[in-house]
Amino acid sequence: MIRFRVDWRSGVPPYQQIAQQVRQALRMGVLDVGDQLPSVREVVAAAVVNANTVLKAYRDLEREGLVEARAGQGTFVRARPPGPPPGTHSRLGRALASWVRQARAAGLDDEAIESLLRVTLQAPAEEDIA
Amino acid sequence: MIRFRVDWRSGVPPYQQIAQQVRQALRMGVLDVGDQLPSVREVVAAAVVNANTVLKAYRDLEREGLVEARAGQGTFVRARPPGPPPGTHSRLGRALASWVRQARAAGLDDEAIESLLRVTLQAPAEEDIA
Amino acid sequence: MIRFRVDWRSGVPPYQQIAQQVRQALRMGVLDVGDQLPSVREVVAAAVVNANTVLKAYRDLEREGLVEARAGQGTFVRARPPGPPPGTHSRLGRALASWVRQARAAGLDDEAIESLLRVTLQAPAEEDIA
Amino acid sequence: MIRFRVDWRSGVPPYQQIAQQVRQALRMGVLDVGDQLPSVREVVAAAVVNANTVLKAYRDLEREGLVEARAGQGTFVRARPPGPPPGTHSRLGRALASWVRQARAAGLDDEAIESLLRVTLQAPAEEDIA
DNA sequence: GTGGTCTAGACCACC
DNA sequence: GTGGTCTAGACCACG
Repeated sequence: MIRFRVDWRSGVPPYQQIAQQVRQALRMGVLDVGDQLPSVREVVAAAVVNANTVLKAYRDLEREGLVEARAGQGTFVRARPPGPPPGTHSRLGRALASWVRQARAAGLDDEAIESLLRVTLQAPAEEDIA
Repeated sequence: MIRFRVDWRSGVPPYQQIAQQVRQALRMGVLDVGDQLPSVREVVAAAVVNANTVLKAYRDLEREGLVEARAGQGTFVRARPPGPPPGTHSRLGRALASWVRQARAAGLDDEAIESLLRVTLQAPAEEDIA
Repeated sequence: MIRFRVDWRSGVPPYQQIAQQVRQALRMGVLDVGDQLPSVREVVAAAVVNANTVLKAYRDLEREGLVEARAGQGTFVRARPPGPPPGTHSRLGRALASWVRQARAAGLDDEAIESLLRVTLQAPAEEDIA
Repeated sequence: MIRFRVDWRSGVPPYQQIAQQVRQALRMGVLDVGDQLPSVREVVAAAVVNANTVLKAYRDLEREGLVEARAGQGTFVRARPPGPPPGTHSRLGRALASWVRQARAAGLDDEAIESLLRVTLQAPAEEDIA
């Protein structure tokens, strides 16, 4: 069963973090169509978030068509988000894990690693800021 | 001169984004001790943020000891954050850029890529967050 | 419940005055670990300051590790500042109060008294300031 | 010759600190009627302040009638501020110095000592806040 | 011109 | 209700 993690220092709203983690689980194949999401109560017990926060995350996922709430039963996965199949993510994930090991060995902490990715992502595309 | 980018969709407070970008510039060697940061007013003109937002970012950096504001003169870099030297970051950055190219070619968008990194980073350490 | 006083003539920024008063209350034992600080809105109602001013004071205290803000609940004391226990401050406070009475009887106003302390404090250490 | 000290972390405007120190020197008898204040240039050389800052302090003292600027010659003490004679300040200063030694021996730093005085000063008079 | 502070008011996330 | 963030604009101290 998927377990959520909330990083309170990141500034990112917890409900977005939870929704994000569901999407990622779908992309990775950890969750698949038909699977049941943990109940709000379970999440509240496991993570340190409020019930409303979990509800908001699930409602967002429902609006995107990824999950479906069945009254009295729970919330279930309805579709996978667009994008490559889980196998692709796994393969790329292994390559990335290898790079992460090197970065950590060189002394980079998580913040530095995430910063480096952010810079790398926006490096080639020099237009969209809004 | 460093130029800031604010991603309004990310949910991360703009002042944290700005501070983060200064830290990263220091890690990458784009900024070094003694360098002057763009004045608050220059940042306001270039990016679409309010003066107080920039001030807040600079204040945070000052409390961390990374920069120093000299009244009437500007804000200057005082020290580099702990961690490996710029060269290390550059080398790792090139390897990461190569991986990012593969991921994009495989159909992953930026959100999927960032999610994958987040999962990878927290994979080995399975403790709590609180 | 602690009540804040802001001296607008002193030139000291109100947010620093508020933070100072919390620190002093901690040193004196008026506030202790676990206690709740007045909510930002309560302070705004009682004193004549703006919400952001209070927030700034609380933020500074939070960065020092003295207090902790819990979203939706309030701000709570997390630790006592380093230094002698409250009893020591009380004892010294009584001796100081006695001296203050003498000084006032001799015709010194508060400004003269504070000036005298400042001179006394920096008397033995005659180095620079920077 | 009087030497000025500016505490940049206190938040009190430097020009006020300088004026304050002149007033205190007058109360203590370190400066007396007819004495010459250090020239702006000398102060700028000795302390780390700007000439305009010193000028502003001297102008304030002139408005109060304490000093007098003589064109081409310098700034001279014109009168002593109201209050008890220097001898009284010296006597009280010695008693205060003794108390300060005790406070420091007990582990109080300067910030704690100043805070304690501020609390003591405003303790009996519970009215004037603005 | 520089940075810094304060006010006023709006909006958000969370409980 | 709580704290947190952002904006807008004014004012101050300093160089």
